Amino acid sequence: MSPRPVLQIAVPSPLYRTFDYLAPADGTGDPPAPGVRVRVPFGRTRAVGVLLGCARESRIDRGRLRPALEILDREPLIDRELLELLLWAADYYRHPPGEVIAAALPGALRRGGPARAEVTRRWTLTPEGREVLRRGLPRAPRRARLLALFDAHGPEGCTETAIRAEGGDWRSALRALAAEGWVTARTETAAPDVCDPAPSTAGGTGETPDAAPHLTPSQEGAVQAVRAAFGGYGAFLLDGVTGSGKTEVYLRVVEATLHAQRQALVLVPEIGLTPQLVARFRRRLRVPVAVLHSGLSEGERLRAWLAARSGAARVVIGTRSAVFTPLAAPGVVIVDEEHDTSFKQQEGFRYHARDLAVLRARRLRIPVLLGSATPSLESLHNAAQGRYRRLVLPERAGGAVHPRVEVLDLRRRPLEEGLSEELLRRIGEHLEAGGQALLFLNRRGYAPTLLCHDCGWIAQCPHCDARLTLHLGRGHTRCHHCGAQRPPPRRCPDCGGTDIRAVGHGTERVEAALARRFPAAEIARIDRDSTRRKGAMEALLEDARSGRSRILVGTQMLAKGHHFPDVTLVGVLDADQGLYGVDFRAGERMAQLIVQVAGRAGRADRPGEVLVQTHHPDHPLLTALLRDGYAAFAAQALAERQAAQLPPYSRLALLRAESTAADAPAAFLDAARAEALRLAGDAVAVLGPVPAPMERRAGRYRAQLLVQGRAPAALQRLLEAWVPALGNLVGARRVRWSVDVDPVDTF
DNA sequence: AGCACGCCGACT
DNA sequence: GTCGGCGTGCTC
Repeated sequence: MSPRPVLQIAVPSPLYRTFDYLAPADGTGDPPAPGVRVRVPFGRTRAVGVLLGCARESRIDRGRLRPALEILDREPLIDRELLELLLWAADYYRHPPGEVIAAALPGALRRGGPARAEVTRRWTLTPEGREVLRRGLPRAPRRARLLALFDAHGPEGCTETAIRAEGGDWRSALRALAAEGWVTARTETAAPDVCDPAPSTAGGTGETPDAAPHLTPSQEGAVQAVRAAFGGYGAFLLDGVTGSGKTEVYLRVVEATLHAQRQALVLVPEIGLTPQLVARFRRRLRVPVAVLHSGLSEGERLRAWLAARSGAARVVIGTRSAVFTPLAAPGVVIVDEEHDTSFKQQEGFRYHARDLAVLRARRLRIPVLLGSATPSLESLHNAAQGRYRRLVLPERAGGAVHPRVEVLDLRRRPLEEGLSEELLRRIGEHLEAGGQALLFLNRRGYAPTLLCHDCGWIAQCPHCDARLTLHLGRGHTRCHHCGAQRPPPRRCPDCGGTDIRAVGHGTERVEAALARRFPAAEIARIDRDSTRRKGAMEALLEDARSGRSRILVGTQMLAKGHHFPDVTLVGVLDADQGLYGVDFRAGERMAQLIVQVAGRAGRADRPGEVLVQTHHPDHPLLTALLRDGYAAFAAQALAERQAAQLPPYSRLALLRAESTAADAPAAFLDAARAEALRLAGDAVAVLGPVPAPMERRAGRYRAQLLVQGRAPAALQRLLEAWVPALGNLVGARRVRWSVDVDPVDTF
């Protein structure tokens, strides 16, 4: 008899290794396949891990191996391709493999639950039940109500959710009816609300499918280029201004994928996954679409995940984590708004979903399409290097005209609450002409600073190195970094003076100023504060779209994704915010935001106008952007990155540390620096440690160490040895630390 | 991360 | 005399 095989298992734990177990005692002979879940004893507790492989021997003494408790799946939940991608990502982003694999599973499966979609029961009347009903309702009121309810639902059946809405103790009544043989249940494996083949049968209630519009020549070219790559790997950067019809290209590519009997995986930014987008896909494609995002309940998430895995869902649309969805027959991967930073996970397992999407497509040998009106510098660089093929959609679909962009030099001009007279005049003109005006300011609240005019005291957050923002509407001051709130001071705590002034402008203050200037115009303010209440966002957007509100004031929430057909004027109130930011990507962000918000103007048949207020009209990046467009800006920004040897011309990893003790982060990072230099010598550059730009946040002191690899491989080699050693360094236990590979924010 | 072991302060 | 504070160590 051969010895029991050794199971190599990824157990969810913060440890950078896998664990070996003996096959369960009641093993049936055949060794289980990689990708099945295994329940194991782990320390003093139990855990659900995923099998990575089987071996004859272990590096651990056989006597020390514990037997696994139970194999939970007959078939692998995660196929070989996905398992390899996950292990690659665990390695690349330096995150424990057990946690990485666990993160790819829906919560219900992570805890060891069955890999079956929770069944939906649908109750219908039997012929006997209909006969009973025909003769009159039974006397028992609850039974009578149920019979009537099922009758009303007809042959489609009534779900238990609908029964529950009737209230009361319906279970026993239902049991009695079933025992009489008057009702019967049939089960369904996927819930229709998650994975809905929009009803298409003759006489069905579904709306007519959307007709496919005519493609412009460049759209046609883009679709053909991707289609020509079907059956193999190919990476495409779809570079098209707002309104140029990128979504239509996606739809055609997905249609072609469906036609080839394959599935499409579509990744969108968090803010981009709107019910409207999903509805558009469903209306056009008429196939089951599974949707995956953070707002799903556990059951919904499981059903969508299983539908993708089984192939029942032909299209999977999801945010960041959907890149790990198992697919039965993958055919294409699409990443919309590929520049969006929400694709980078900012805590824990800090992967970049766009980068992993490209990698996954390459391993699957299928095309990947990255789309944006403002591509990331990384992707433009990849295109320039020939790694991606660039597909440009130059014109706006439907013949809409490009908006005219104009710079408003603010220097030495009087300002009315942050608004120049010129901008106010133009707003008036556009309102008069029946247009809407959209004003963008990336700062919420009334004013970012409260200042004592007598002594110069400034209201500071007690927990952060930050000023408190005045929120007039809510009658308090708040720290935007830790959430601390307090009433606004009536007197200066330093000098007792009462002349406390609000300095600077947020959306709330701009809204108030506009209301004074244009008393007849309805104003919608759209920022995190005004949309906190459930449904408030939809209501405000609806007011904006319907034309009820004439002026829209908002933060970046307003800049992304939403379409306002009647906006003819877009004002960027402060373009300078990103110009001298602490992060090397601040300029790129600002440019993307300005272009995205400018794209809200002049859709359909009205020409739009964009006014950009700045105190630095001669800033080279800003002039490049406003005079020559995003491509010119990007070329210049890339040249600067190259000169400074910043990404994409080098690779970065950031080690962050924080502690309530002021000296602990720097002490730990000093040790980490020494260790890095010992391991890598001068194959990498180690910068810092330096305090974080905001050193104290929520009562914690923060510092960071930047490691720059001249070549990606050199950085990876260092991280491989360095990260596992960090936990044992002196001072490691005094701080919370984390490593961020390819950080999108260097603070 | 959990979870337990272990050695020092305020309570029934 | 105990309950419990969080420092330290371990997980095949």
